[in-house]
Amino acid sequence: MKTELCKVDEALSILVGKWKPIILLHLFNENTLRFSELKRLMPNITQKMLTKQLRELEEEDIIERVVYPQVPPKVEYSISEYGKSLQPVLNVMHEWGSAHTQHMQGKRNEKILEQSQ
Amino acid sequence: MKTELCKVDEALSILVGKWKPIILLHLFNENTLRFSELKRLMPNITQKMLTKQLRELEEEDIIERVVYPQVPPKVEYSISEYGKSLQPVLNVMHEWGSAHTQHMQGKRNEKILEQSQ
DNA sequence: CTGCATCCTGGATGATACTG
DNA sequence: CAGTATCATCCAGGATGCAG
Repeated sequence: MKTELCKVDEALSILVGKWKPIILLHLFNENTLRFSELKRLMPNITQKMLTKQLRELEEEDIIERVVYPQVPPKVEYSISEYGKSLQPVLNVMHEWGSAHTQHMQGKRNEKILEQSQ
Repeated sequence: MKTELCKVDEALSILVGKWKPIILLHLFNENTLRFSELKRLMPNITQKMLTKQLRELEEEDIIERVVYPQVPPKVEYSISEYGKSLQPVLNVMHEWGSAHTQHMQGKRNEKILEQSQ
């Protein structure tokens, strides 16, 4: 991998955002979700942030947004065909993240053991 | 992957930082680099930021920091044994990032084509 | 050479109220 | 229901100067 061509940042820029990974996870799990359903699945997110993060993911072609012309409105979100290419990336990161949590827990335990001696 | 156990954020938290991916890339390429060498490889980073990002990576056990008790000081950084487990993660992200750049470029070209008709 | 302390700014996130 | 608008907050990152 050439230094000048490092594209890790490109992938990061898509995934970074306090709620993007969890939004993607829900959409991968459920295929299709309405705005209000996503909101319910993430009680702590504000409407503003949910809207914003969804817009950004849509902008990058990761998710699809379908508006049904109704009253009251109905909007459905789903992973785009292209967006599915992110699945393996998320999987690798998830697995490494899990391992890392355990690794660091091990480190902490070592420290406690040292101190108790 | 269970929603409650999503560890993508864990991986992200390690990699996020304006200079971390590029720092890691250099260290993977060169095995060992002094502080000043890293600085030279990244002309735009400030000393403060380089120090900070290195400290954070060290904190997470990704890199190793060796201080030689000399005057003037000499400090060498390298990827830790454990840190090498990040390589495949970075590779996957780099590859997806490259593909994404092309994908979005394709999208932009489509648009230009539409407009010229 | 390596690194810390201080001050500063923009952008990401949040709280809240309002709307078609 | 699915947003938008406004204001407030916080922190990563940058500029600069000092130090062992």
